[in-house]
Amino acid sequence: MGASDTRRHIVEAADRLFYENGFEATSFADIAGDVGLSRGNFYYHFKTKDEILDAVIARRVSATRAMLESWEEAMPSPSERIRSFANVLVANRTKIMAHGCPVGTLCNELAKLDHAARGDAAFLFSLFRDWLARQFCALGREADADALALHILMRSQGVAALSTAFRDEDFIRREVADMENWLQAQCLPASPSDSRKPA
Amino acid sequence: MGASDTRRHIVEAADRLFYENGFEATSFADIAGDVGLSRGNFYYHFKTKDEILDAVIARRVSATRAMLESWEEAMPSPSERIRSFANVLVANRTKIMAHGCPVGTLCNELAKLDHAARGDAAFLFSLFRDWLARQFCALGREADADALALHILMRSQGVAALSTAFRDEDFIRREVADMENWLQAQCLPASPSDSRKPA
DNA sequence: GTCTATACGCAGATAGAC
DNA sequence: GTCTATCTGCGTATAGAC
Repeated sequence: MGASDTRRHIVEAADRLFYENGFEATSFADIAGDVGLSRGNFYYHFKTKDEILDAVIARRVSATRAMLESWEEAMPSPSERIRSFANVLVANRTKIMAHGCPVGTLCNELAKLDHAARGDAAFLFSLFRDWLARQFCALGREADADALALHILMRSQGVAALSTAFRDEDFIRREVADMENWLQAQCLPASPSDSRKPA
Repeated sequence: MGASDTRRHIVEAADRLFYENGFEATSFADIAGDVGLSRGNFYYHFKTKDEILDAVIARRVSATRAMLESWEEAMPSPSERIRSFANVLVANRTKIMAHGCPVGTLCNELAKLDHAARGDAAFLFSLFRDWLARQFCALGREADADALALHILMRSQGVAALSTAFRDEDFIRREVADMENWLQAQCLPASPSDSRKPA
């Protein structure tokens, strides 16, 4: 097994442990133990904990881009693609109820630590935001595409946060269904008194 | 200054530091230094870090109850009270953009740490949930009061989470305005095709 | 590239003087 | 009630043998 394989294993383990237990609570020993490496050898691959964090974020950026692209390829309809986004909450409900949203919780933790990588983590949100905005543009909502994207992204974060607190699967399904209803209303021609879209 | 004053100062400092920097990232030395105590004396008041956490959560429970009661006393209209809840996001926008929602971020951190006080922190959410549900009951929505309460609580969490990532004040104001519009729609008699409320 | 051994600081926690 | 001194363990990080 070459060095690049070992490095990849380290980043995969760190990614999972940062998500499940948090960045700060995860030690070098935890990651090394998970991969089956000695702590000493660990430093051959990564000099500091921040370097691992950067690698984990880069990995998540790649994975997110790949996921968003696969949805675009698999589905011709923008509203269907946005529904895929919302339904990630249902698909990943067990992990979300246990550890929250990987992006949101990392951003929160790095904000509190006032960590240099705070902006890099927030960039993960931008990937979703821009992708969602493009889907709303394709639905003919060029004027408020970004606001609509932020709105549904906000909802997914809210659902994830409360899921972790109450661990209520029904709540997730109900709110995702409500997001789908909201989405459908966005596809209809807006009436002047409609309060369903964000201003 | 008596022991109970010192204890109160410790809990106040810990409350602020847990919020701003996180529970795990805050050390005994940080709290002691903030209060102006030696670490040794600190242990006269609290034996373990978990004891301080319990005291901080108890303090937050009291403060939350007092705030919710003051809203009920100050405002006769339930919808006005719920608007007060939503507008906390605007009033506290600076702190929220820096450190997130005190309740949501604590619940997330304790969930990742698999901490014993996880449920106690989630109880803070229950205070808001039950209070909001009572307001919706007063608005004549007995049948789905709890779902409506969870829905607006979910929105406030989503806004807080994205605020911390993007630090966008306009986003907060826009989403709070949208919450107020949604709330107003809840007060009207529901039409059969209305998709604005959670199912 | 992987290991063992180790440095160093800070964390939580305790003992005992005043 | 407050202090200083100290213990123990674990955190990140390094040096150097194999």
